[in-house]
Amino acid sequence: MPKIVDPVERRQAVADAVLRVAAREGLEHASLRNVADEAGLAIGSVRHYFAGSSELMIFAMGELARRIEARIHTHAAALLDPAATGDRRERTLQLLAETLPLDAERREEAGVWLSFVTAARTRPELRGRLAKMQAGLDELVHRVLLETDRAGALTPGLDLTVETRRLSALLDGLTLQAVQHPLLVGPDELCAVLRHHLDSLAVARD
Amino acid sequence: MPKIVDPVERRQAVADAVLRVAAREGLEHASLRNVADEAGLAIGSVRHYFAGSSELMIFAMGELARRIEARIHTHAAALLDPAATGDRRERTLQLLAETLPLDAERREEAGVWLSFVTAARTRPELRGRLAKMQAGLDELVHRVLLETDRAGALTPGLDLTVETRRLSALLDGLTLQAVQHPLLVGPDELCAVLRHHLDSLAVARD
DNA sequence: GCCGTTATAGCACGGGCGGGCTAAATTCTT
DNA sequence: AAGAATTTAGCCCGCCCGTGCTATAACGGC
Repeated sequence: MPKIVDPVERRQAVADAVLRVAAREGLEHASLRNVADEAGLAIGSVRHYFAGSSELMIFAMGELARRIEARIHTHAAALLDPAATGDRRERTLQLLAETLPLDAERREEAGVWLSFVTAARTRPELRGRLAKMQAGLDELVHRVLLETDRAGALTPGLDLTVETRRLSALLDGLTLQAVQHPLLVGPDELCAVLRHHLDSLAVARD
Repeated sequence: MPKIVDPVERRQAVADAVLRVAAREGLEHASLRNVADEAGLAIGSVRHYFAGSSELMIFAMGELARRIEARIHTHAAALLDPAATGDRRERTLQLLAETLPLDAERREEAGVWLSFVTAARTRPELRGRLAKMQAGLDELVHRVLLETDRAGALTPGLDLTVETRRLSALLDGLTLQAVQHPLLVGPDELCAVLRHHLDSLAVARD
């Protein structure tokens, strides 16, 4: 048998190269040639693991989504599930803040993700993963609100469907603005707006 | 002297073709050739009015921005300036709702605009117009909140800086989600979320 | 040591791209 | 009628693209 290479690992390495090129030069420059160069491979090698550029893009998008979801769900598990220590309000804030681009690395990730979102508008093959991502985020937000409500920390009588959409859209919008104008909309302001929004949903605690 | 052609009009017609191609096939397909075809011109003609593709893109982006701003400011003048008729709350809602993609046409516009936003991440020459657009929207939101406050219709003690960012981000996020999932996030839900947000800022009335 | 399998490498083709450049058509002024 | 200015048209070059395809290299089982 041949050279020992873990094909899964290789595919991830190539997808990584896609994301690096997309972050640095834009998704439109993530061609097979550029990606192969970035990964230190020949173009033929890349094509050995991916049938074509379309499959590569779908996979790379999936990898990015997986990475983002993994980071969030790690915090979700740590902060949401156990009857953990610390202020519930503070924990909720930290969990949702994890979806925001609070540092340069996550801002880059968000920028590349936005590229995929934009590309999906005219490339149906990307829409599946996109919908899954958005559904996951919506569900997370919904669960957070539900939990908060169950703990009696939410203003009574709120329509959770509307509140979920509102909070989810707020997170998306903050992310979009932070990607567009990192200097104008910095981490502090992102957190302040999110904190203020959560406060506005909470029952008064004096 | 030569054939009589209004160069301003021509440039707008070509920019229009750019926007149509971008809406239909994505900004990456808005090449000089495709745009010339779409406009019913030869490639040489297009290049007579624009020095290169970069200039064309900047101009097209500017045209789109101008169009969006014009629509909003028309409503802004009609709904904000005069001590007009009708419920103040309702007028405010309608003004801000004008920034949302409530129908297919505006959804397309927003999608193309999102393409430019994404492109600007790796093309500095587009950032100028982008920043201007965002600043204009922020200022509009700020002014609306100021006016509402001046009329005494706002919960006292609000931090208008934070509220401006929050509302502006909410509008951006709603737009983004409506572009991504037009079926899931329809016009009714957009309006409902916006109305609810404005209500949450208002003093109780009854 | 040999072979089959798999990884790596990359040539070659057709096509789209931006842009330098030339040439023709058009139309107002003289 | 002649000529100058402007618009329209598009050839041609070099570059990058994806992909079909072939050739070589690496390595484990026999």
